[in-house]
This record gives sequence, C-alpha cells and structure tokens, in this order.
Amino acid sequence: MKYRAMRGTRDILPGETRKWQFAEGVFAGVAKRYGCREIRFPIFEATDLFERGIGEMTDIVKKEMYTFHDRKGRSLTLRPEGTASVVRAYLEHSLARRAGVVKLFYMGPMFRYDRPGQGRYRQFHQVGIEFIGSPDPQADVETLEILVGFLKGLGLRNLETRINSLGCPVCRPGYQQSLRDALAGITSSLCEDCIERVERNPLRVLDCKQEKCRLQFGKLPVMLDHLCGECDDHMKRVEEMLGGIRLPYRVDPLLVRGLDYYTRTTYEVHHAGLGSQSALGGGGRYDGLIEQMGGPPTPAVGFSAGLERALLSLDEEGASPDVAENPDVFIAPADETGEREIPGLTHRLRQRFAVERDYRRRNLKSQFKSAADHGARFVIILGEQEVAEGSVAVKDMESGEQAKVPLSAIEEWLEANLASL
RNA sequence: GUGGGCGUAGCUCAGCGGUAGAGCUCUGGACUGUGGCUCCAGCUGUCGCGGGUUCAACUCCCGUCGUCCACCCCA
Repeated sequence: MKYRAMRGTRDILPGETRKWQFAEGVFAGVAKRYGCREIRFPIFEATDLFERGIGEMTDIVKKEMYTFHDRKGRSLTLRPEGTASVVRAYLEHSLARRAGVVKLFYMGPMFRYDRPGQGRYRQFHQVGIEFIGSPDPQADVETLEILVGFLKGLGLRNLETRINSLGCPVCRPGYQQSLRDALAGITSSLCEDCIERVERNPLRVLDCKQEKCRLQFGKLPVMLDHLCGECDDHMKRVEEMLGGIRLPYRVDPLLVRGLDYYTRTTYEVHHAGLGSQSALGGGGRYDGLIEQMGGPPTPAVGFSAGLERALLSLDEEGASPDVAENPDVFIAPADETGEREIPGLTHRLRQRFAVERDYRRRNLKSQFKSAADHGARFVIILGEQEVAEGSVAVKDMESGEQAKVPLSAIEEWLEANLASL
C-alpha cells in the first residue's frame, strides 16, 4: 500500500461515524438547552493570532503548532484550539451585546504537532463553549454544567471534576512572588523542567507530574490562600452553586492549566478509566484575553473537550450506545422475472424506507444470508409466481414468519409492522 | 522531544536461517424459492519499506516509516 494516513491522523470509518454523530448531537443538544448558538470558524488563522492568544511560552505555541507559509509568504497556522479564533470572530463581527452574554459553542478538528498516543492525535476533535461578557460566577458554573452534562449525556459514569482558582492580576503577582521565594529554597530537589519554570512561570511548577517534584508541593503556598477579596468571594460562590446543583467536585490547589490566559476559576473533568491521558475536558475563566487581543476589557469563561477521549472512555466503560444502522427491508428476486421488477420496486420503497438489495444476481439462499448480515428486519421475495398474482412474499427475519402482501399495499404493511417494534 | 514493545492473509495471531501457516471472515456446495447451527471444498500474502550478512533471510544486523506503552504535555 503506497499511501497511508499521515502520522497522528486517522480515518473515521463507517462503522464508527454513527458514534461521532451521536456524540456531536449530545453536545449540541446540551449546549442549545443552555442557550448557546453554534459558531464555525476557519481551520487556519494568522500564526500571530495564536501566538498572542494562547501565550508565547506555552507548549502549544513553542513546539506544537502546524505552521506554514502560503503563496504570498504569510505565516498561517492550523488551529490548535478554538478560543483564540472565537474571540477573533467575536471582535471582528462585533458580536457583543449591550447587556448580557454571548453564548457560543463549536465543534471540529484541531491540530497539534504532538507525539501521537492513545487518545492523542495530531488532528483531533474538540467541542467547546465560550460565554463572553459576564463576570458572574454563575457563568463559570453553567459552562461546567454543560461540560459535565455533555459527558454524562454520552453515558459516562466515572467522572471526576476538579476546580481551582488562579486569582487575578490583583492577587496573583503577590502569590507568584511568595511561591517563587518558597521554590527558591528547594530548587535543587526539583526536576530540570521545574527549575526553568521557577523563573518563567512559577505557577506551572505545580502542574509537574514528576514524583520528586510532587513530594515537595505539600509545603508550598497555594493560590487559594492568597486570593484577594473579590477572587475569594468568586470562588466561594462557585462552590456554593456547585453544591446547590449537587455537582460533585474536588478542589485541587495544584490544578494549573497550560494556557496563559486563565484567571480565577479553572476546572478539568477527568475519567478514571484512562491512563495518563485522563483529561476529557477543561476550561475556566479568561477575563484578560479579549483586552489582550485588542478588544475592550471583557470577562469570559469557557471550556473545550476532546471527542476522541470521550469516545475512548465510553468504550472503556462498555457504555457505547447501540448505533446499528440496519435496513428496514431487503429485496430479493427469486428469478429472472423478479429481477426485472427490482429497480422499480426498490425505487418505490426507498421513498419511505431504508432498502437494501444484492447487486450480483445470486441465489436466494445467499441473498438471505446477506439480508441477515445487514440486519434487515424484513425480506421481500419477488419471483415469477408473485409477479403473476400481483403480490410479494414478506418474511419477518426475527420471527421467521412469512406473509403474502398485495403489491399495492406493501408500504402500508411495512409501515404497520415496522411501527409495532 | 526521551526510553521501551510490536509490524506476517480483510481481522486476531502462530512460525523463526532451508518450499509461508491456523482460526475467524469471505465464496461455492450438502439444502436447485428462504438467514442464524453443522459438515465439505475453495480464494486471499511484495512476511511494513530500504540496505547489509549468508549458498540461502519472514527469521540475524543496520536504517527508516508506522503503531502501542511510559515520560513530557495536553484534549
């Protein structure tokens, strides 16, 4: 075989696409019940948009972007996430409403030049939500509700929600300094990556998964203890509301998300069945981003979730929905006379039913086998005898019973018998 | 990006210096107008790709690509 799908990309084959349609349908359904409207934006944007929007020192921008030059020499990048593009579109088309929030959802492929592994692809698919324009903690909670509602709607059970607060420009600098001070004392016992992080972005040290680093974290100051009055109040209200809607969660002071633009509330939802790639989705508040991207100061909150991992988790739990797409009827000619009637009858029945047939003029036995493989509910047998008396024989593949039905009444017969399921 | 495992039929895999195999699937038949069970017969391969060692390589060596696992990071 000469051609193969590129590393980190894959085909979603017909046997799988129904699951994807199901997942996207569940997401769109939940999002719409929360008043979100769909937005679709380009697959590629100016490289600069992502560099500014995501953050120069994030891993995504530093080493994971699919960047290329077009014929005019412009630097373009395949979108590695959705938020930057949504904000760009929001500003470009002045979507802001005088009062209230703009609530958007999106779904589609994203691209990151990562090393592929289970649940991680270079072209992967995300669904996401952005609430733009509200500083209210209720917005934070509603987005999290959508995320959890989506995953539960898929049928997932072993979910764990973690939340944290990253503070704001008022309280974070002070905390970062005290964190840096505390880290200075233990630098020698940290991993190489963390030593570098101490200077650049001390918060990210907390995100380290190395055992030797994690052991030290108990003694470090946490953001939650250094929140300013407003941030502290914000966090408390988020927790109150989560309690009010009985959404179980765990406060994780070490939860620091990878993107630079987050402020205050941050959250992730994990699945117990997945190994190292257990994060199904995550998000949080990004009150500074829109201003940073050239817009007016505008609070916002949102999340994104990975479809590959959600579907992987479903398989893990054995909870994948039954999404068979079986034909209602299989039409089998018994002889040459029947063969001649096939095009007309299938065309007629296909105006109302899913009809399958064989294209190889095989014997009846083989056609029945084929009908069973397709999972057809009924088989219509048509031969010289039936044509002569203007009827067809219809066999119910489940009960094995067979009936003779007038050709003129076949639609009504099928309608009645399919409905009786 | 780092370390390790694995690439043999459509699928799951065995083989291991000397003529490429099994099960499932598929096709046909037993059952000449009726599926699922059973039995019989048959089809299918550049042994991932490229070099090297050898009289001889699916087998050993090197490289490469792909894939999986762990780490990094994330979705």
